[in-house]
Amino acid sequence: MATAADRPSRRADALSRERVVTAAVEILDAEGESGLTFRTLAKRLSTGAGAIYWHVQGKDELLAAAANTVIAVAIGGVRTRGKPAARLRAVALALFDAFEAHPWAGAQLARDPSRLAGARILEAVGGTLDALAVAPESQFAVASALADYIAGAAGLSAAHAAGPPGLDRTAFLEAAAQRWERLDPAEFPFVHRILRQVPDHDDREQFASGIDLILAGIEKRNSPRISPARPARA
Amino acid sequence: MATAADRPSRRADALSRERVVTAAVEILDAEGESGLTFRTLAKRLSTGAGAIYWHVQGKDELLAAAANTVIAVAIGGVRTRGKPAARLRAVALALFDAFEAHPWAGAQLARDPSRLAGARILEAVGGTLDALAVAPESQFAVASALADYIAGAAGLSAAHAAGPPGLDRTAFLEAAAQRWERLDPAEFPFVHRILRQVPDHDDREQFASGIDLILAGIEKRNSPRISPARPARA
DNA sequence: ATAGCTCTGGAACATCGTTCCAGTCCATTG
DNA sequence: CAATGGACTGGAACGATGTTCCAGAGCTAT
Repeated sequence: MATAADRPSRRADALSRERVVTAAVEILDAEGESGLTFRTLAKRLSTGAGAIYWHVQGKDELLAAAANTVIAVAIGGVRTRGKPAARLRAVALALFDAFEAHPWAGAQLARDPSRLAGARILEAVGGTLDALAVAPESQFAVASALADYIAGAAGLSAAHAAGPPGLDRTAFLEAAAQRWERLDPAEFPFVHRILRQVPDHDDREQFASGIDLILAGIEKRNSPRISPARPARA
Repeated sequence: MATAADRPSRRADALSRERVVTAAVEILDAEGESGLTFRTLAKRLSTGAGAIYWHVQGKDELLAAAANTVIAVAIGGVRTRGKPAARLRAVALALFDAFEAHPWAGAQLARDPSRLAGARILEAVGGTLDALAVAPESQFAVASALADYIAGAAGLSAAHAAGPPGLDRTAFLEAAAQRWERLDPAEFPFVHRILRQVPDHDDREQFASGIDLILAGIEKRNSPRISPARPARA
């Protein structure tokens, strides 16, 4: 029942759940999702597969723990000072940067039944809503919308980085644009229209503008009665 | 080089890429993502694995094609009449319903390097932006925000349905709430605060309210100069 | 010293995606 | 009509993976 850390540990380099997860994150970052194997992990930790299973239930739990770790680190590094809107932006951008540094984590979001990582995102964005004057009964819906948006950006950008990482960024964007270029213009007129903006657009900036869009929606909902005919204050 | 459909086909029940993908969708819906195997697929089609590889490159392409199919069907069924905002809502809800009916497709969004399914979503939401009076230079950003939101909702709700489907809905929601109940209240105060709203909330309605939030942001951006101190018209 | 745990390492197993190939079917050619 | 060749099929076989199993090592408490 008890796992590690009950006792002082037997060797200096003793295995622990934390060391296993850390090694998994390192492999995922270096080799991509397909590079993480119980054999490669065992070799890196100089042990066997059975030893790993003592600290971790299985691969699903290992992936969930790895994603949870990088997300917790990203959120933990956010400054909690500044204006409410700036705080929300900082949280969102920290998550964006984390998912860009660890693309496998974005794909993992859609596969974690425990939803611990999802809860962290919800908590991080939800914690800023009081300061943004969002009514308590709306906070669940607004926080979910923000979390969904962030998770979606993470997931779709994870699709970019399939296979081993390290691909050149501009080269990749060109490849993506070429793939969409081949789509039938009659069936995908909008995609073709925006295609010329793809190569030189800034993912991060565009992501931030999406947050601003939702923020604008929040503000509008907060003061829905402002109309040109009847200004406040009177 | 040429695949099927070059010739009349040799048997009445001849294999084809379409039949393979259709069978894959049926298995995915019935057994979940782990139920789709080249062996189960071959058995269902009364053939061998090699025959399937003649029509499909591999499992990745098969999953991408399956997701692309259900998304295309969902978007194709949307009525294109009505007010602009209602059209966008209809597109979004059609996608939401599709991802709820085929949870594996939501998880697939984050793993498809071709991004065909992602292009379909972008096209569907982008096609409504002209009518919503979104400036052409903003349409790429706004469409991406909407696509990210929809994909995120799809992905996070896909995490619900891990394993074989058919689970009772209320039973599942209770289980999810219980899992979050165990989180440390000091670390997850917001999650605990909204926990009581989880059991009897409507996923679909909450998703739609997120679309409305983004719509409100679009409207506000369309008329940004309305302020209490300086009403328009003068 | 002995017993009984926590924890380790690696062999072994079932299953998966994929490759390979002998063979079947059919339209075309001579 | 016989022969040829490409389209397509079915299943055996291969390598890799997640997981299980177990014999034993190390350490603590009796």
